[in-house]
Amino acid sequence: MDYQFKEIEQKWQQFWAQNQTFKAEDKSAKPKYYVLDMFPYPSGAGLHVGHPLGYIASDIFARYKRLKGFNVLHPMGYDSFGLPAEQYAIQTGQHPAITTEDNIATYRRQLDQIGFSFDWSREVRTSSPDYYKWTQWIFMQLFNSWYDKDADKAQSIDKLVAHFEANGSAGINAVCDDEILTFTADEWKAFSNTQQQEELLKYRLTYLRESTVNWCAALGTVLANDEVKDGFSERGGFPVEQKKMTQWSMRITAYAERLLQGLDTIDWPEPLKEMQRNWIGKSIGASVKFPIAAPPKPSPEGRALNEVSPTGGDLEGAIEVFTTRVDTIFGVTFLVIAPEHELVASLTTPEQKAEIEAYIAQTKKKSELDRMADAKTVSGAFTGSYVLNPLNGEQIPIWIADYVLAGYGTGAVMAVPSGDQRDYLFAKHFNLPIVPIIDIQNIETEADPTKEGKYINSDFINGLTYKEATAAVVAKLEEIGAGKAKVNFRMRDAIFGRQRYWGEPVPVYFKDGLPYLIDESHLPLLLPEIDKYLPTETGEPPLGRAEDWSYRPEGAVEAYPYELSTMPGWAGSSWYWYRYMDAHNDQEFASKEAIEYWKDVDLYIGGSEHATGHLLYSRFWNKFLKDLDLVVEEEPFKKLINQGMIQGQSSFLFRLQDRTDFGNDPETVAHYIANKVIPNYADFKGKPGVVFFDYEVVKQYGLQKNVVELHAPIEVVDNANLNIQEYIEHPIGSGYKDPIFFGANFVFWEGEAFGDGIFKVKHETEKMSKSKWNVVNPDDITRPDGKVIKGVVNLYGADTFRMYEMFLGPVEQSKPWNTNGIEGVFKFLRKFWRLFHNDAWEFGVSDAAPSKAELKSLHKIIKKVEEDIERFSFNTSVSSFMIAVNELTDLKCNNRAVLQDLVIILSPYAPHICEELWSLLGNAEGTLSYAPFPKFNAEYLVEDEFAYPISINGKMKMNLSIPLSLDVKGTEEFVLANADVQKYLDGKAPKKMIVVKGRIVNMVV
RNA sequence: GCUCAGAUGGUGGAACUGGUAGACACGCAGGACUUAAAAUCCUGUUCCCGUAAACGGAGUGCGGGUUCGAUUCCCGCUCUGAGUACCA
Repeated sequence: MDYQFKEIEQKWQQFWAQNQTFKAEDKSAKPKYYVLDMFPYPSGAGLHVGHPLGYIASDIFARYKRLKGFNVLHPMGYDSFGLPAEQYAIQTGQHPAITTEDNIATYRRQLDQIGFSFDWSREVRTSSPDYYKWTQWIFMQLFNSWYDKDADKAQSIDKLVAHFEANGSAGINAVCDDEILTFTADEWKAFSNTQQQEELLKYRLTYLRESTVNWCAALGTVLANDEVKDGFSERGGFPVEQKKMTQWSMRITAYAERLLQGLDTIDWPEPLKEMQRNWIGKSIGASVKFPIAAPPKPSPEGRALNEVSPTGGDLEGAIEVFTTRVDTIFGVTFLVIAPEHELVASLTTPEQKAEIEAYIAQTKKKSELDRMADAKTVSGAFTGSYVLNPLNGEQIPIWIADYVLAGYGTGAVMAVPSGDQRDYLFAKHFNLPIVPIIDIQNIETEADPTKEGKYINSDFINGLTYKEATAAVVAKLEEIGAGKAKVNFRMRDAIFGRQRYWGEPVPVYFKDGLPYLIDESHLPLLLPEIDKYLPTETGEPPLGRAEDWSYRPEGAVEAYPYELSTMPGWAGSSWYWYRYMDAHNDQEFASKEAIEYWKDVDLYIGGSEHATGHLLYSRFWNKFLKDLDLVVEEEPFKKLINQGMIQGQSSFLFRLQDRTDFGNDPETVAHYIANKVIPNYADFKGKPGVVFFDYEVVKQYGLQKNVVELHAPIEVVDNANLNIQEYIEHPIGSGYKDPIFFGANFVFWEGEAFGDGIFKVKHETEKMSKSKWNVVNPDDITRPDGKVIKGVVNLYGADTFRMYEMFLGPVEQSKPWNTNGIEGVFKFLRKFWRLFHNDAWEFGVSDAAPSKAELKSLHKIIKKVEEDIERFSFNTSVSSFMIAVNELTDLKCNNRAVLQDLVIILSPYAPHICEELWSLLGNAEGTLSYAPFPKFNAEYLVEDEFAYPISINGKMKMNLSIPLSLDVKGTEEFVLANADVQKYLDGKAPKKMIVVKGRIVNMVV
């Protein structure tokens, strides 16, 4: 029979499922190997062709490890809480649990089609109560813990309470809030319970903190950063404002140092580790307080000394800065604070008020991108006030500038123009003094950040070296209470709350405004049913709609309200790899025995976009669980491989930036265009609406700065043309339906279309993602107009799809999706199938002894595939398989011994066809997955001759077969004796001769 | 701006430790089989000159360098992609 992939693949997928072929053993004499994939969010768009890239790679590796005799754990599950299901629920009223269930069914069907060797008996879903019970349980452990810096680990909060009772706050060295109280044991005991709880909250590893969110009043909801475009919601184009909110936070900063150190112990791609290092952002330096000089001097000129003594300044009202170069403190000639700094208003003198306000207004308009592009132009404004250098009382002017960010450190910088190029340019531009502070410093044309040489103009550190000076300055600052050595981390505590419905409820209730945990026996705290998935009228999160959403603690008369926010997406994924070890345990998140056996993940494959999110949070929770002796390893993922992204083709259309008042300014370009392209523009004048332009118009009128780029879904775009009717019927476009949809080349007004309707989108290659609306699925899709587009799995089968995704290139490399070469992979599998069949497609193999040439081909591929898999170079082994099959076809090989080994080697890549051939060869069904991987024998590859490339001056001229038995000398003689070589040499002896045995011969003439 | 990664035929890519650049595929061109098409098979395919072929020259983003020999190592530059919180 010809190669019938459909029947074969269906047959074996059923067989594997029925026989639980890939179920991992919990107790085994075999060594364990844990291969993990980043589990997907089951989005409504289905599994796209990018997802399987990593899954195929890990599946090949898992199957290979089974053949190599390991007990392999290779599970899969779903990160099933998340925004899209909720968004869909808001639009349709459909419960997210139902949508999620449907989506999971789709994903499962799609995953099964590709023939993965997952152990489905261990499937997890983060949105299932059996699972999120334990997410809530871990949250409770975090709530009940504090970070003890002396022990360098998390400790039980009971221990802290015991300490407070015995010794008060003295002797506690903890990671905690800034404003903690100092108290004695008696004072502690005298606190009310509420006061005690309030104080403890400042130490807990999860705690309440105020933070800002993107609030969109028109949509009545909080938006994620990527749902906001230039201050407006992407969906609908409504204004978005920043709103303060009290939220749960995780004290991940307590683990900053350990998260940093741990990177040196794990086998991860270096760029990924670098990203985490940068995110953690450790810098060693000092914090320095610059006292604010009492009466501001009218003129900023000169370096006059204030009458106030160095230590006499008001340190309470000081500006604190962090610096990594405290040794340069005598070179400070001005201070720069962020325009958003809280002291700006009070520091601004009446004379400077206008200038400062103008500058702040100018800064607010700038987007972050503009600020970056402007890095070369210096800007800033003088507040009119001064601080004093705490070491010599020198007066230092305070400036504001947008290159200082309020969010980082203290939002203030001490400027040393002689040592820092940015400060240097600033000083030059505003004519501020530049003072050299090191004898060898050259500051003629630019700043010199050297640490070599001796200090000058620097008071008591004159003549010292960098190391001595730093120590001396820090000592002095500490002595006068104006500063101290400090390690600064860039990383902030992670926000752990969402004003959403579809997430884990936080197992907390509030009494007297303070949070308390519910009793552990009441876990899981189930997500309540609500009528609508929107916030309440008063702006409370959706859970505020739930009836009786309150908790009555044991013995209490009154019921108290539950927390209304839910946990963020990363909660469930921060520990899921442990649940796979013991997925059905209802007593613990995983049993001690299971964790002892499986320990950690040996190989983790996933995208680098999770570098600073999931991968950092997971390491944090793992370290916390380790501190509590709940798990055994400090790091959860020993080896990690980044799969590259399969990119998609995105389409864009352009919306005029301002939604409501385009009709009010007749001078704007947009107005002009609208007038030109919309024939009856006067009718629309003054009405609220949205103006869209197509790419041609944007280019033609140079509107790039006036418009916002928006994604158009791939299914409503044909070539580069947007189908406008489909777009406004599409969920993403529905926000524009009412009341008017304007286009550059057409108008939609009161449901009617005007104009020719041609709307060109702009194409770009981008990450494939639902939010970019450019998703391509592996299976069939039905377009809105009913047309069915056949997917690759349907057309060529899973084995071809698996091999093709690998054949595209190195796994870690990103590439846009196309099916240009898939034909070749399919032909290869058919050719492979034919090795086992005669011209009439009848199965038949010979039992004769294999020839030398056949064995050579076989052992070449055994060696190559082993090497390739071990270094995750899957694309090159696909090529090698093609070469092997081409060779064996040329040899007319149908030898059982050779072909059976080849079946085993190929099976991790193309498991279905190999299972079929394996059973046709007479083996027991299903035994292929655990067959022994063929042993490589180097003897079959031994050659006695090698065709040396003969080069002259490094240029290859000819090939010459030379016996490998000859030594270097003998090879030289052999070459020189050759008549063709002599022709090239023109009878002369070469000046020099290089012979690398088995490689090359090169002659210099 | 900063950090990281990358740049090889018409296309995806190979060349693993400095040793025959372009493996393996796609595409394209020509041919065989066929009434025809599909499928399959065969041949060719980096560019330039010549052109029947042998042969010659150039060539791994650009400019230098080290070396008998560089896609690979070093210096400088250009461009592309990813991340980003001007990290003080």
